[in-house]
Amino acid sequence: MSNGISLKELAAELKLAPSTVSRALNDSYEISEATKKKVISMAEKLNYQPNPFARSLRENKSKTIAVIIPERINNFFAQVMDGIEEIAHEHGYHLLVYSTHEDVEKEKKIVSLLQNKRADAIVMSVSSQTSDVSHLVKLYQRDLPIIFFDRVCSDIPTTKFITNDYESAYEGTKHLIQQGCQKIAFLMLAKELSITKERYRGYLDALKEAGMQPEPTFSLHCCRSDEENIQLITELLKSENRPDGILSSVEKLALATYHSVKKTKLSIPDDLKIITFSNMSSAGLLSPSLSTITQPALTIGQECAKLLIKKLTKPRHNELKDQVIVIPSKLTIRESTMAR
Amino acid sequence: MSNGISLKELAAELKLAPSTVSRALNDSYEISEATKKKVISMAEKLNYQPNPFARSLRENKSKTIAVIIPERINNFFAQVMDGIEEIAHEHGYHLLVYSTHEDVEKEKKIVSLLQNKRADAIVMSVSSQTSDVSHLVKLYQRDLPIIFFDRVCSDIPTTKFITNDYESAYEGTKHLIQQGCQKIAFLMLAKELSITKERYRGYLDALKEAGMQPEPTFSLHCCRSDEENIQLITELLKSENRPDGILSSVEKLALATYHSVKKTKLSIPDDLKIITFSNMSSAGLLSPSLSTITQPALTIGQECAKLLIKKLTKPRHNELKDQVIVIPSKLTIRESTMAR
DNA sequence: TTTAAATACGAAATCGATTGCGATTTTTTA
DNA sequence: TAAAAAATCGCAATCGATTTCGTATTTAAA
Repeated sequence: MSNGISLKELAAELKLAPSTVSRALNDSYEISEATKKKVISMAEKLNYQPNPFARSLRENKSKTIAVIIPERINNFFAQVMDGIEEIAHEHGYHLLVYSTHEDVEKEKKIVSLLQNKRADAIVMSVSSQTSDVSHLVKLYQRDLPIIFFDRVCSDIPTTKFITNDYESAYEGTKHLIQQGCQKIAFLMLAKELSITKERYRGYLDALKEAGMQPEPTFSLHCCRSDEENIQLITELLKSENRPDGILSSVEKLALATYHSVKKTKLSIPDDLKIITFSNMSSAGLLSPSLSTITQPALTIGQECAKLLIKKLTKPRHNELKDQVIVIPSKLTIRESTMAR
Repeated sequence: MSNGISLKELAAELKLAPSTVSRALNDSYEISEATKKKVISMAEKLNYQPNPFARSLRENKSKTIAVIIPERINNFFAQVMDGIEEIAHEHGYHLLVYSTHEDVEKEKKIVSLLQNKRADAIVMSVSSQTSDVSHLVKLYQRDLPIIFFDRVCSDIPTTKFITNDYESAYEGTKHLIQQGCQKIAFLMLAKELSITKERYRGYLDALKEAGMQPEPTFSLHCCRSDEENIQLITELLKSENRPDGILSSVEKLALATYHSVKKTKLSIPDDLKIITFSNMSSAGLLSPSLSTITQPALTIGQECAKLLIKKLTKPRHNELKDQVIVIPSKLTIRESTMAR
């Protein structure tokens, strides 16, 4: 009894044809209620479990969605995953999860593995290294439904879910200015990333509106390595012309800044104010507590899954339109941006 | 050209039999080098991708491992996942990921979904509500290889990977005592959990060795809700006979404690010292920085995957022995346990 | 009462890759 | 040079569920 029984064996037990049993279990109108009951009862008794691969092979769909994220140890992505999973499970879908670790090569490998339709669709946020998107175009050409979120890929004509990056960055910068900051720096991952572009634009516009000049050294490009980032930020903070405010476009760079500040004689928020995009639940517990722009991660995940499943369920009526859907973030002011 | 071509179509293109093409691609000795080259070259040209479900159906294995964790927004589990994924990908395995959200009912549903061999094996950490394990026994009886980590299930005779829970809790408690704590509390999730049992034992033994009595109100059972936990801990801290030291068996309860402390007039570490099991990278950035017992999460994940893949690759030679493998944690002392 | 239609079910093809076995050709051995 | 052995490759079955088509029985209509 190690491995379950097959449909054929179940049919034999019932002295029925496999086709009949299949139809009975799938509640076909062609089968009488009497036999349906018999079949279902026997199926339960013998704990029959349909083979998912036989079904996938036959129906050419796997009831599986692949999710590709840049990293797992990240509150934002973890929350998005929870949102996706919630909706997916409601509709009987499974989740194949892949992390690129911010590495394009790894991303390419993963994408290549998915070409064989192991998953019915893909939800992804590209790595910070991704600028050439030919590997993603290939997916699109294969007719694999794909949805982007957060770090989107404007070249691929499909639906994207993002937050109001421009406005949030603009508001965050404006807040820093209102709190008295004169020299505001912008911390970013790769500048090719959609989110850094938009957030940078918001940052620049807020500066311009306040009549402030963006200094070149204040646009800091960071990388994957936490150590290097801390080093870079420390240098910036120790430089003669150091900033008195920071808008960090991602959570990890704000944390790196906290580490850097520890290495200097500066103090937050007196010498340096900082606000960051972040979904860290313990932002309020940092020293000092960290002002954040919180993205609607769970909702983003849910919406991605909802749209995708609609598309998978009714392929004709629901195409993935080339559009960007924006779900706004929430500003939470804490100690790190307090005016003295 | 929307969907890829099949083996049969590829064979037709080459004017060969499907069997020959299959063997050529699988590097069979029965095929000449000349045709192998032709086949491989044509396969690349037409971008042939074998159908994974046809293969799974035939070979009765999916090259997929299911991972079940209690929650995703948790540094420990995220790191374990990274470890599992690293090894799994090295061997061409995919990961189906499920989160139970600490809910047994959800856990049962997920486990039930996996009975049909959608995954070749399972790596899991049980939910804090799990006490009855009949749903897991069923998996075992179905011959589905399963490995537990961290929150293990001693009733199931298979391999388990844990950290040295007893010793770490013992050392952590001893450290608190050395720092001058007289009344030490223990924060736990469900008491049925393997990790709380072991960590509690370590806590008790350290107390006993120091000649201290464990007070009943100092063993605090917490739950899933952060709000309720903060409430519970706040009450404890406001009680007449309040503790001056805390050993937290999981990260989230330490964070809840920080929140609770904010609601009282107490201060860490002067009035209350705290150390916790945690894999939070920003533990050093909290106010005050948090002393931690860091589990070897990545290694645990890697070892789980390694063992499982060995078992899947050589089913005869590698049974999953009923044993517990211990990988030690690391104590990191920070401000939260400093003596005045 | 005869015929048409509805009901209930079975036989066999199908999805795509793998593999045991047989057939043919080439090479080796006696 | 004939027989044995090796090298190559094709045919067809197989994995398990679904579905098209067909058939037998029952019911309704004429």
